[in-house]
This record gives sequence, C-alpha cells and structure tokens, in this order.
Amino acid sequence: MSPFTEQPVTAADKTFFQLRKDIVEGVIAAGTKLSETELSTKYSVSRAIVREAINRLESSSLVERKANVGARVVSLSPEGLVELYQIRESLEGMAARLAAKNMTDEEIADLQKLLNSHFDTVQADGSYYQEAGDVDFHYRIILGSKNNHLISMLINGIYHLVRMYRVQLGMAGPRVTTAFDEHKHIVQAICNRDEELAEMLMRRHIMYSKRNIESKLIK
Amino acid sequence: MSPFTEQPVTAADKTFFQLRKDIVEGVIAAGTKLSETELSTKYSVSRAIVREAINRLESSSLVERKANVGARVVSLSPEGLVELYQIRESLEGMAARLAAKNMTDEEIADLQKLLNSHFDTVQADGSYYQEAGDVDFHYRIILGSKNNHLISMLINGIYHLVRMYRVQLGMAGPRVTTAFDEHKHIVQAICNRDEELAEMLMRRHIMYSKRNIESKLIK
DNA sequence: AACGGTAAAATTGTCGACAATCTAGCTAGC
DNA sequence: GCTAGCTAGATTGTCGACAATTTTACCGTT
Repeated sequence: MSPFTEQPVTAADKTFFQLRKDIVEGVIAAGTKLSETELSTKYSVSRAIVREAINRLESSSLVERKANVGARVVSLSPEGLVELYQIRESLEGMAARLAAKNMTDEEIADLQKLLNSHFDTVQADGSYYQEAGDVDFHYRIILGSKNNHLISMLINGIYHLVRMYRVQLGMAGPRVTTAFDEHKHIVQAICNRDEELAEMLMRRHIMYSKRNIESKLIK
Repeated sequence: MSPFTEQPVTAADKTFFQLRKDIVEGVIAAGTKLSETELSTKYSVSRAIVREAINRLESSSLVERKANVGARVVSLSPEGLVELYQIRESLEGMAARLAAKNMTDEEIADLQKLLNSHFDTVQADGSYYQEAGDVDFHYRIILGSKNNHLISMLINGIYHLVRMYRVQLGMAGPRVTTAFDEHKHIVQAICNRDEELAEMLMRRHIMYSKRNIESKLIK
C-alpha cells in the first residue's frame, strides 16, 4: 500500500481526520471559532486530543491560531484561491516533469488506461462526476514524481485546502471535455519522456483551470 | 514588522524553537531518538509541551514520528537533498516570477542596495560569509512574491531543512562570485518586470547550486 | 546454544485539574 | 452620556497521573 494513504490509529488521528473532513466539506463553516472544550464534548475526547488535532489542522493551513485566543477556520477569499493555484502551477508542473523522468513504463500504461476509462465514461454519460477522476489523475502524476517531500506537500497539505474551495464555492464545473484533452496531452508527453513539455502542459492546464474558476468568482 | 518573523510567546513555542535550532545545527544529531520524558526533564517543561513541540517539528519535516513508538530526527541523504532542491527550484522560481510582478519599486531598489553591499563585502574581503547574504537575498525575493502560502511553505517549512543540510554537511562553499553574478541578473530581470526571465534565472541559479552540492557529496 | 513465549520495565497516548490569559460587562469618574 | 478601569466569567496553556502499547529481559524448551 502506498505510504500516503494515511490510516487513523490513535484517537487524535481520528479526531483530526473527522475535523478536517467537516471543515473541508463545510459542515464547520469557514471562519468559525473552534472552541476546544466545545469540540471535546462534541467528539467525546479529552481537550488534549482536540488540541493536537487543531495543531495539525493549523499545519495544514485549514485553521489559524492565535496564542491565548484560539483557533478559527480559515476564511476563503478569491486572493487565497489565486495564491493556491500559483503554488499548484509550480509544484504540479515540477511533478509532471519528474513523473516524465521517474515513472515506470508500467505506471504510465496504467495512467493511460485510467484516461481511457474516463473517456468511456464521458462518452457514455455526457456529464460525469469530474471531481473524482480529475483528482485521481493529478494524484497519479504527483505520486509518479517519486519526490516524497513534493508528494506530502501536495497530498496532505495543499489538496485539502483546494478541495475546501471547490466544495464550498460549488465547483462542479464543466471544462470536462477540454480538461480531458489537456490530460491526454500531458500523458502523451510523459509517455514520450519529454520532461520539458510535460511540465509546460501541466502548468498551462492548471492555469486554465485557475482562469475558469476566477471567471466564475467574479460574477 | 513582517508577519513571518515568528516570536515565541508560549512555553511550547520556546521549546519548539530551541529544539529546532538544536536539530538544525546538529546539537541533536540526525537520526536521534527523541524521548519525550528525557526532553521534558532536559528543558524543564512538562511532557505535553515537548509533545506539542515534536508535533510541530514533524510538520516541519525535521522529525518523523510513528504512533506508539516515538519520534526520530530525520536522517540526511543525498536523495533527500536532491528532492529538496527540486522543490526549491519550482517554488523559488515561481517566487521570482511573482516578485517581478508584485514587488514595489521601493522594495526593488532596496534589493539592489543589498546586492551592492554584498558586492563591496566580496570585493574587500575575498572570502566572505556567504550563507547570511545568500539567505537574505532569497528571503527578500520570497517575501516579494506576496504569496503568503508560498512564503510560509518556504520560510517556516523547507528552509530549516535546507539549512540543516548545509550546516551538517559543511557547505560553506565557494561559488561566491558566480552566485553573486547570478543574483545580479535575477534582480535585473525583476527590475525590468520580466517575470518569465526572472523565473528562469532563479531556477537555473538553484539548479547550479544543486549541482555544486551534488559534486561535493559524491566525493 | 538458539529460539519462542511470557512477564516486567519503559515509553507513548489520554485524561482531568489547576494556572495564566483574554473577553465581556459593570461600575465609577469626568 | 461617554470613557477608563476593574471584576467576574470563560477560554487557552500547562501540568502530573493513569491507561495502553511497545520494548526489553528473562526463562524454559528443543
């Protein structure tokens, strides 16, 4: 099993995962104050556990904490989203470059299979649930980079925040077919071991995605 | 004052900073087991404080923790260093791009002054302590990006680990004058608001730096 | 002598209580 | 009527003790 499929083992883990889920999905609204005592009764654990969970959430940039005052869920802003996508552009661009270098032929073949299955789904059922497939695609390339720091930063760092934006600002956007074409070209570049091109295409892909989201936000 | 000059306020903060310093500077050797009880007596605080500090160190990628087993200081490896520099290349490259876009004319003028003062120092005293000046230069550009996520990732994330490598593998390298020229060109690009070029030069600069370090490691 | 299993010691995980700090509301003074 | 300072309440920070898990040491068996 991949070492990045985190499994909760301790109570603090479970509380952290639960809280993260609730925050990302908006069950706990953005900007909410997180009271330690309140949460400890709500989740039936001691305050120490909640404290540890909140600390981890802070490390994930999902909450902000002030000493002696408390923690609040971050509030979402257009600027924040732009900042996130700038980072994704550079980091996932690098991931694509490294994937072109480091993925095995087998992994690349798998990636192509994944893409084909997406194509079938899109073909059959005009609207398909983009999110899962898109995330899956990006995950594979990130993992394909074989750079553990990079993987960790994206998968247990930035991606949850990105998802929080997506869920709460309601981004079940179209861009399905165009995004699909972009994915196809990226895979092609990786298959050709063209690092330069893979990075460039991934950066563009994320840039387009950012623009698409921005155009919706302005409205 | 910049919001990224962290000030210790609580006991956990102080312990965290102290531990981080000791780890980065090798006072606590790489690979060492971090015993909570031991550290709590050593630093005269409760175990809860030490625990919190260790958790934060884990978030900074300076220690690795296993549930019910304990935490160890990360061990340094050539591969790890390469991974780090790959991330720096992409992230600081983006920082330079954004700095070219977002720094004020005043900030750019300041940056040029800094560079000139470095030039004087190098001129006067052939060997000068590169580290501080180099770090200062990179800091300014990172801050100049005005992207808070990016800034935080680099300054209270990756940079401590990079410094740990530098200190412990004894990188008071030469590359002073050549690095200086590279810095100069980057500032020039930023001054011209040439985002593309600024990013490209910064990426090259870090790539050269990486190669320089690699060549020393192989020996 | 080597191996496996069991019990004791040590270490981490969790808890509830106390101390320090911040917040809100009230009183007093202008 | 408004502001400043104080007091009471609530919240976070810190601590020591207990519970659960892992590691170590010992013993008996082969």
